Amino acid sequence: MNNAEIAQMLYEFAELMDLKGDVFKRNAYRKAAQSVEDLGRDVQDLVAEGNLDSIPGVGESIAKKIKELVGTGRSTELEKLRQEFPAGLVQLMSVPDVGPRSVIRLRQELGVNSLQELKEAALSHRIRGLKGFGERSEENILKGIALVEKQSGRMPLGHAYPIARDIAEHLRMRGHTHAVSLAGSLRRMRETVGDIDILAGSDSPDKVMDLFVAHPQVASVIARGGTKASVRLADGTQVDLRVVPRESYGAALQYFTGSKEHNVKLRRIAIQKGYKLNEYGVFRKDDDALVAGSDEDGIYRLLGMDPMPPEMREDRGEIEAALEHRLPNLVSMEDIKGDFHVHTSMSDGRATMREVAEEAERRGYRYIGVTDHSQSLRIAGGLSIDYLLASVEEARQLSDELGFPVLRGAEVDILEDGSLDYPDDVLAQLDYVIGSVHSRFKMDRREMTDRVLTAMSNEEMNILGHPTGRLIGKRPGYDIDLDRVMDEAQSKGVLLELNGFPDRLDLNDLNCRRAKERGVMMCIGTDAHSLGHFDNMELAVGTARRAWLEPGDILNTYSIDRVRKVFTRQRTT
DNA sequence: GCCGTTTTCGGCCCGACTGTTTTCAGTCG
Repeated sequence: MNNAEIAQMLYEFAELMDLKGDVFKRNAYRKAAQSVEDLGRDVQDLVAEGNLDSIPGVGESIAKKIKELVGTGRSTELEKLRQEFPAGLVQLMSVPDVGPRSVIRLRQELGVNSLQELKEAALSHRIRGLKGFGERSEENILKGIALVEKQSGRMPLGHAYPIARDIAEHLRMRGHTHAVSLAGSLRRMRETVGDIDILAGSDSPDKVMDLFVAHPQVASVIARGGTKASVRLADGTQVDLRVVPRESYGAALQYFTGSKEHNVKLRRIAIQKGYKLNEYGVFRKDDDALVAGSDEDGIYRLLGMDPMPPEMREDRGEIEAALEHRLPNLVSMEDIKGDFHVHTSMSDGRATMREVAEEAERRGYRYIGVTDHSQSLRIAGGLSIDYLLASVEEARQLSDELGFPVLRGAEVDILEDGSLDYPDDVLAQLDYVIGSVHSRFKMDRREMTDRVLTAMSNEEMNILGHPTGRLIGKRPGYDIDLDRVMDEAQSKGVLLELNGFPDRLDLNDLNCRRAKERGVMMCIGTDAHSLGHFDNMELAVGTARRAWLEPGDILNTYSIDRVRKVFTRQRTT
């Protein structure tokens, strides 16, 4: 059992404590889970050393549970709690505006134990009769359920990606394969994925299948045949593996990557050109001879197209562009020189400014921007003016000492009236300013748009952070006129953020593409709250690629000198 | 359940907002 799995169990404990009505225990379990996640070492080793209490937030009781988990892979205590609170009850808390207290009352007074039962209770107007609930609450609950249902079955890319990579690596390392790749919507970097698809090329498929089902995270085998197997992981994720021989690897990869719409169009083109395309290769119509199939690029070339990155394959014009040899040169991880949205331990991040800077350097960046929360966001440790200004000096000294530019920015709240959460003369002392909305999400469209436009008219604001505020599967974005925001961004030279936090990916692919078409410059921020979150950059770059963004469209590809010039120019025009 | 310049019990980042009330509980970040 690895750290991530142990952390997952501790998070589940935390949710169950919520249902028990004990927020302190919830917090204790959450803190322990976070510590385990962040731990630079293997928890199993600490168990062996008898050193579990060196983990912050882990005391006697949690240590005991971790030992049991590591030793047996199970927790009797957790299983008891699961009996008491069925999974459906935990899911109820994922409905916006429904928290633990409501869940407990809905269960006690209406016998609601699942999403379906909650829906029925709302539709039959049984909720509005409860003390403290009314007509409005009932409507909000129904809206919330619709959102949860829409997302059900699909998980955020950021959740699936590390799991998928781990399994692919597991297959790769043991031999028996000559190639392993992620496929499906995961390979296309869609913001949510329904399941994980993995393709392996091998001449001994049986051995690969054995390896696959033996992966430590596999909880049950759903199906297993000669070339395809499906399993369910402990967390409920379904993973499909397909194994094909070398000569059809490219065709299989193309086919299993999709999208469906892209493939349909591609097959139609193949027919026009006198071929047949399927997952085994491209075949000549006349004599059924295999003419392409071992490598993916060869399939596109044979059909008269430039090979295209998986992220583009949504039938959004990429086939036409490939036929006319005018595919964009998409931004890639190698182009990224820095990150502009990172929280430090001064506010609600977990790493210090120094640790952040060192991590950035280690990852091959050329600079880093740190952006803590502003004073109004007290719960997230928003910085007072004094602290903020002191940290400006700290960033300067750190830059000198490391010989690595650390930009001092801030993620400043856009207040209800559109003003920014620090006075202009304070903002002017920062290297740059991200303005973000963190409150009053339910304003109507005109109010919210005016609020954001007012903020953007402040010359100190360089970047609009997570412009729609949506949380994938949890909360829709606030109601805002993005066309007007983009026009304003273009004319004022304000950058729009592509926030790479797994739940956010905001702006999303389609809106990023709209922004590019309108001549708006984008800026990627991972919104990292710990060093591990630097990995979010891959999700953001994947989203940028889905939006057809090129290096020139993204500030993070610029040198530090050009970045500084952009920020300075914005503030003097 | 954890933790200790408030130290072995009694706190645990807390303020704004919403929808329900007529003074507040629950949710969110």
